[in-house]
Amino acid sequence: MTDTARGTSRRYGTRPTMKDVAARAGVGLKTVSRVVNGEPGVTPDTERRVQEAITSLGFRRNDSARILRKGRTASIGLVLEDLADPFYGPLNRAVEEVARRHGALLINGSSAEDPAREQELVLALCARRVDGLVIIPAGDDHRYLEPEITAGIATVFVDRPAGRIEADAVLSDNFGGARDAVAHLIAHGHRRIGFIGDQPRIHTARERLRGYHSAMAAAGLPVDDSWVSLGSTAPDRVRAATTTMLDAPTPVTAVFAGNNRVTVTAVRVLRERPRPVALVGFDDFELADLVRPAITVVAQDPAHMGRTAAGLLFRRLDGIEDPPRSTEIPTRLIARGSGEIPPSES
Amino acid sequence: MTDTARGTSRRYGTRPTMKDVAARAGVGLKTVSRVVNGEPGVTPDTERRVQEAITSLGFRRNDSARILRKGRTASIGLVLEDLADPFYGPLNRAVEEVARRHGALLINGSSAEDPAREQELVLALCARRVDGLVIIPAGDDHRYLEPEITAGIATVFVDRPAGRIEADAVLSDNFGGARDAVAHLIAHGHRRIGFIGDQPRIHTARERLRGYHSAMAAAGLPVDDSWVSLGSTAPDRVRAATTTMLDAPTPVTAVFAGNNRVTVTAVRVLRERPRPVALVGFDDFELADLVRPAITVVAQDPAHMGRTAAGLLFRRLDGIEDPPRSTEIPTRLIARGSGEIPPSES
DNA sequence: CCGTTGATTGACAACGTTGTCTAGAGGCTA
DNA sequence: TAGCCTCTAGACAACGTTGTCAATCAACGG
Repeated sequence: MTDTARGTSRRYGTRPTMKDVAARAGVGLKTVSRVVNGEPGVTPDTERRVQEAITSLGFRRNDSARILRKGRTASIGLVLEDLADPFYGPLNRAVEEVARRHGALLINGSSAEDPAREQELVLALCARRVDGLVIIPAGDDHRYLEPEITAGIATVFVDRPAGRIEADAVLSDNFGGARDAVAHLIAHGHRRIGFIGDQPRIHTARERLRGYHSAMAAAGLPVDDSWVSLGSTAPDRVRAATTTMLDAPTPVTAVFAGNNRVTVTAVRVLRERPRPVALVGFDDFELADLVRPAITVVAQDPAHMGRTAAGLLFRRLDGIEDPPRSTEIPTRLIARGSGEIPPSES
Repeated sequence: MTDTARGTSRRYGTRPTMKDVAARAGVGLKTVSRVVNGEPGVTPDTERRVQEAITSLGFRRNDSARILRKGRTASIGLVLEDLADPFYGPLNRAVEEVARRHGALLINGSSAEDPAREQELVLALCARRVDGLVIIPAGDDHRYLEPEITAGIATVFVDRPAGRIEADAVLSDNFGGARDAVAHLIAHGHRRIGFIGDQPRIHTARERLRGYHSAMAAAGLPVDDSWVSLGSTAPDRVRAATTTMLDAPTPVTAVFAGNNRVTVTAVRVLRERPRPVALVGFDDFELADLVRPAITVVAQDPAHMGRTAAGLLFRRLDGIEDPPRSTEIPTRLIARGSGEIPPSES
C-alpha cells in the first residue's frame, strides 16, 4: 500500500527483465530474446504468449546490457562549440538526421571553445563507447585521441582540422570565401578595408585572414596594421575594434566581418556612424536580407557540412578503410547591398 | 605486420580491459577497479604500478559495463522539436550546462513535431536507461510513458504540458504574453488585429489564441473570423494568411504573429505592403532590433526554461517526491517600434 | 518401423565492470 | 606469545543481454 500503489504491482524503481518475462510466459530466456529482437524460429503461439507477458509487465529491453554484449552502441557523439550558436543548429540537425537513418542516437555537448573541456567531453564519449565521433575542435592537439581511434572509434572533424593527428575533416572553403568577400568590396571601389576576426588560434580565423591578405595583394593594395583585428567575438571587443579602425588616421571605408557574431555587432556599430560603411560578413544568418542595408555575406552551408561529415563517419563504420581525407565545402557570396556601398570620401 | 602496425601491439578494434591491466600490473581485478575509481585502500606503490599499466595499455573504463552494474547511466535525454530552431538553442545549452554540473551527459534528438517520432525517440532513450528525460512534446498523449516513470525515469516537460498523464512541466506564460502583445496594439489605436498562429493542436498556439481573444474582449472589440488563422508555420501558409487578412473587406491594421517563424515571414510580407502595418511577434530573435521598424516582441526566456526544467529533473533524481507541478516562466514585452505604428485609415 | 531432417527451444557462458566477502599481513595490547 | 584489530588485496558473483550449442520433437522417406 505504500509504494506499490502505482497501478502495477512491481516495486517502484525496479524494472522487469527478460528473465521475468520468461518466467511469466513459461518459456526460456533465449526465446524471449528472440521475440524481442524479431528473430526467426519462434512459433506464432509462443510468440503471442511472450508478447503478452512483455506488455503486461511493461518490459523494455535494457540496451546497456545489450551494448555490453554486442560491443556496438549504435550511438555517435557530436562535440561542438556552443549548442546555442545558430550556426551549429543546422549542422547538429543534419548530423542527427543521418544518425537516425542509420539507427543511431546522438549524444552531444558543447566545448565552450575550451580545449580541456573538449577533451573531457570526448573522452567521456569514448568511455561510453560511442561508435563514432563528429568533432568541431576547440583545441589544436588531438593526440589524446590516438588510442581511441586505434581502438576503432571512427572520428571526423568538422569546420576545423584535427591537430597533430591524421583524421578525416570536412571544412569550408574559408580562404576562398574570404578572398571573394574582400574582392567584392574592392570591386566596389574600396581600397582601405578592415578585417575583424576570431581568435588567431582558431583555424578558420587564420584561413579567413589569409584570404583577406590574398585579395588585397591580388589588387596591389597595401594593408595597414590597424586594419586587422583578431580576438574574442564578444560584443565589447568587436565594438572597440570596429570603432578604432573607423577612427584611425587612415580610416577604413569597408569592413569584412570574420563570422556571424562579429557581423551582428558590426552592423550595430556601423548603424551609429554618420557616413555609411560597406560591410561583408562571413556566415549567412536569418534576417540578413531584412536589415537595411541588407547584409552581403559569404554563406557557408552548415547542414551540408553536417551531412557530409556524418556520411563519412558512417562509411567508416561500414568498414571503408581509405586514408584520412579532407573534404572542402564551397562557400557562396550572397550580394545583398551592404557590400555595394561605395567608399565615402574621407 | 598486417593489422598490428599501428604503434601499439594490440589488435585493431579491441580494447584492453581491467583484466588486461590487472595481468600487466600483476594485481587483482578489484585493485584495478579501485585505482580507476579513486577508491581508498591501495598503497601508493601498487597504485603506481596500476597507473603505469593503464597508460601503457591505453586503457579506458568501459562505461557500458559500469552502467549495467551500477544501474545509473549518468545521462539524461532531451527531446525537442527541431535542433536547428534558434529558439531551442539556448534551451538546449542550458539543459546541457545543468547536466554537466551534475556529471551527466546529454543525449538528444528532434521529434520534427511528429508524435510517432517523439515516442520512438523517447522509448529509445528509455531503453538506454537514461536517468531522466526533458521533453518538449509533439504529441498530446503520453500514457506510453507511464511504465517508464513508474520504473523511475524522472520526466519533465517543457514549453508544452504532458498529455493525459501527471508530470512536471515548465511553461511560458503564453496566455499572459499574448494578451499583453494584443493589448499593446490596442493601446496604440488598433481595433482590427489579426492573429497568425501555429497548428491548433499545439498547446502554446491555443494559449496564445486565448490571450488574443482575452485582450480583444477586455477592450470590447469584436473579432472577425477572417482575422484569425492557425496552421503550419511554413512561409507559404503564413504569407497567404497574412495577405488574406490584409486584403479582406475589413482588413486588419495590425498583426500579432504567434511565434518566431511566423514573425519572420510576416515581416517580409508587411515590408511589401504599400502602407505600414503594425506587428508584434511572440518570441524574441536576434536582430529584431536592427530591422526597420524594429520588431516589438513578447520575449520568452528559453535559457531560463531549460535551466528550470533541468534543475527540477535533478531534484527529482535526488529523490524529492513532491507531487508533479507546473512552473510558469513569465514573458516580457519588448517595445521596439513595430507595435507603435498607428492604424492607417482604410 | 526406424533413421534422418528440419524446426523449435532452452541451458549456459560471456561481455566488463563493481559490491561483498574473506584471507592474509602487520602492528598493537595485555 | 596470544589475541585482536586494521589495512590491503583478491576471489567471486552479479548486472541483463546475446551467441553457441545441444536437446527435443514432429514429419518424412525408405
